[in-house]
Amino acid sequence: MGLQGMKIKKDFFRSNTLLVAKNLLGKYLCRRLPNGEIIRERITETEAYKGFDDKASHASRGRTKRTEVMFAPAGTIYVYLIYGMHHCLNIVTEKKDYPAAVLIRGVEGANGPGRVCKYFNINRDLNGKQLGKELWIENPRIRMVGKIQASRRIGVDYAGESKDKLWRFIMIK
DNA sequence: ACAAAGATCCGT
DNA sequence: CGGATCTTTGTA
Repeated sequence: MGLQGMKIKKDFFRSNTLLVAKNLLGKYLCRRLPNGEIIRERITETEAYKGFDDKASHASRGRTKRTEVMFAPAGTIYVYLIYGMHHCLNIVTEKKDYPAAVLIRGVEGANGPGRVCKYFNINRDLNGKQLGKELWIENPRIRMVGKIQASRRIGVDYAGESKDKLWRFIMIK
């Protein structure tokens, strides 16, 4: 019995956000579309948003109606609308009441967080739900041995001393 | 109540 | 490089 089809469990997301962001690379983002069809693509790019002091994180100014979901238990889905047009998909990490999440910035065939959500038909209806039936992560059948490149996060130049953290991870083939 | 800015993308 | 487009947040 191979690993394909094995959904990743919540424990995977409960650990350190940087580890989760790196370890998500090469795994499959899986979606059951409204018409029942299932689509899968390998995750190629992620970003970590972690802690109370991360000025780039939406949660850096505490709990609000919008950021409350970042304080939820690991494995919760955080989707928000950006620039009035594009959706961004995050998976909440670490323990409850600690604000952290991983932004899915790219999969094979869709580069950029907005394009990922468009490709997977993801919108705010999934916000606050758990990974499971509609959206989940699977292990790849064959383990990837690619390299991981760390770099600065995109679009967070406003974030003071947090802007230069190397919390963006890209899988190099 | 209002204004400003945003974890982006597309076309020029 | 600017425009689209609307929600969230801070400020009054």
